[in-house]
Amino acid sequence: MKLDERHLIQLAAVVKTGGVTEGAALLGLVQPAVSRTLSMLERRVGEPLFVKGRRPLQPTPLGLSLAEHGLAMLAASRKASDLVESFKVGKSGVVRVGGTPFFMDALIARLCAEFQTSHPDVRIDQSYGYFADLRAALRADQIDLAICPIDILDEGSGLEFQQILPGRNVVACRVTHPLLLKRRPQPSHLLDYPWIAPPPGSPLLADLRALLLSLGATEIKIRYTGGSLMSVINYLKSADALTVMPHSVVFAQRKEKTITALPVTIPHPERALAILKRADAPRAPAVDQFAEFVRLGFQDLRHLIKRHEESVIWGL
Amino acid sequence: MKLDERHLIQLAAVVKTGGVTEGAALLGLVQPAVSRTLSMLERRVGEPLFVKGRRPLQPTPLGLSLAEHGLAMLAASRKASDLVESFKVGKSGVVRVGGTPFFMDALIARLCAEFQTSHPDVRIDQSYGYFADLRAALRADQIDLAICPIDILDEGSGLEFQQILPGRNVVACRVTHPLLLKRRPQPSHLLDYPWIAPPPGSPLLADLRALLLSLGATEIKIRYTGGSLMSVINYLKSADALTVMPHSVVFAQRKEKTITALPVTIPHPERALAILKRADAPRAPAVDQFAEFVRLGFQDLRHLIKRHEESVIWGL
DNA sequence: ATCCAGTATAACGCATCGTTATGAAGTTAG
DNA sequence: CTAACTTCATAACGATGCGTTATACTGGAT
Repeated sequence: MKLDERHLIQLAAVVKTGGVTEGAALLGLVQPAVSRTLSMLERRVGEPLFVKGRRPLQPTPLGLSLAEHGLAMLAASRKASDLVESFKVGKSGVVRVGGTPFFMDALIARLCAEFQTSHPDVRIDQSYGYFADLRAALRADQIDLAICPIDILDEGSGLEFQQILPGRNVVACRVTHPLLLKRRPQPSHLLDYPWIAPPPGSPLLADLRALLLSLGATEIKIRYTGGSLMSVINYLKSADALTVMPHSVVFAQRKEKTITALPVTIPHPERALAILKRADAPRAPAVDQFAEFVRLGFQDLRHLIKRHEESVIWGL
Repeated sequence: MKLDERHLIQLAAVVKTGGVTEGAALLGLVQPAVSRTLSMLERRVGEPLFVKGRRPLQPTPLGLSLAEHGLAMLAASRKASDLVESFKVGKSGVVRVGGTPFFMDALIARLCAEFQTSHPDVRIDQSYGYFADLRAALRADQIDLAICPIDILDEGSGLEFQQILPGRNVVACRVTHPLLLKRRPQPSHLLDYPWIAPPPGSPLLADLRALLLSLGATEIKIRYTGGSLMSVINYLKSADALTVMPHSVVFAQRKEKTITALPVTIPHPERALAILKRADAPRAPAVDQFAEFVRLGFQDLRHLIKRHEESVIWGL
């Protein structure tokens, strides 16, 4: 006995409202259509669904039971419609965002939480990676957005990107670090302290290498490595170690007053922190809304970060 | 955004099975039909439901969410179909059965339980009444079956009835009643004991009146009334009282060895215990199955009851 | 590079849907 | 008890969309 789902929904509407006319109105239909549907349904089922010659309409037990199932379908249909609506305006869906570990931990996680106060039904899947991985993941449609530093020269092939911050890296240390006491620290002093190596594969590590080698270090003295941002900060808090970090990460920690940056410039290619998307692929509206939210969030922070950089690094 | 429920079900089938062809097969359809449905759905929703250029087919988050709702509908549809099937063979539904109180309590309740060992999804709504009420209830479609004694002469108008037992009433008492010790009890002795009046409106009460008046009692000595069968039996157990009961009820209690019947014949019109149905109205299959179950149950009991009657009342 | 399985597209017949118009039945009020 | 009203059932019609077969296409495997 195969039953048309639409018929059951109409039955449910009629039983729920207690009348063919009202039931039809509930579904945006007209009475004769529903009336005919009920006749058909009754004929196909072969059993009466309503007791005849009674007004108001009274369903038989079978009619009532079938109507319950119809109601389940009606509810599911309504939910599906609502889902589509909210998806199309970016109020539901999934945002898969990948990015460089320190930056995600320090800045993006917080933004995710803020985003979801206005978009509670959007799920965010975060993952970590560096530019090459992220680009590949974007191309393979494993993530919707990447947030990472890119060399200004790189023109993404088929990738669209929006700059959100300058991508400057700095030398980070705890606020009580002895080097901060010197009026004019010599770059060579940097070699007197232990170093934390940023994650392998990161631009941070490359910059660290370049920096130390430029100072004449024949060999890099690494005392700690492998930890994510929280580990690195906790390590820094308890030792006079140094490491390389995006300036924005140091900025994000300013309120804690535990770490800061040395007034030292690391020579590295000009970079920008950017949001990368695939240019061609269609994106879920929630993805665009999230990207825009992030962009605006950093727009607000931009001058603060700029000021912080000037005061800390350049000592202005 | 109004979505066709059938489309969502097809989407669910495709996502569930992981392929258009298999999904179509699951629904008893053909691949191009489902393929077209998906295209339409995608166009109407305005968002991709599957990631393009991937095999095996991989749904987008939106597609997956919609498919879940479709799955709910598919499940409801399946359940509805099953419900109709089981209803049509009498394996589900509701049986509303009314009957005379003592007979229902003593014999029918047990049969209801037995019936449901083979028909667990059939609900039984029991109610009490006497012939006139029951007939009215049948006509008003408030009950599906009535089980009660009817005068053999009464030809039900528009009612179909099947006799299941002879409807003889007897004088009941406890097994230790003194009258049982007399070899040949005089009818007048009946007036020496207190009586329990059966429920008002019952044939039992009418028979009691007729019996006592025929014995010359100017006034009937009632000491207890108003109780249902369980009360009456418990009263009888504790006193040398007498009352009128259907013989079949006494029979049903034989195993308890607490009450029995006096070898006294009550003069009353010939009656039969019968199952009454409306002849015209369509009945749920479960109703017919239950009626048949009751009929067969009493067919098995008939000769036992007959033997019991002969031995107890006639002392054969 | 070729084959194969699975998917999209096309064209057609038909069931059924939704519509308006109208008749029938049940309910309520006087 | 009749009259008026409401509600449901039926009829006819145009149109949408379904399911079907046939066929072209695309991604993945050998």
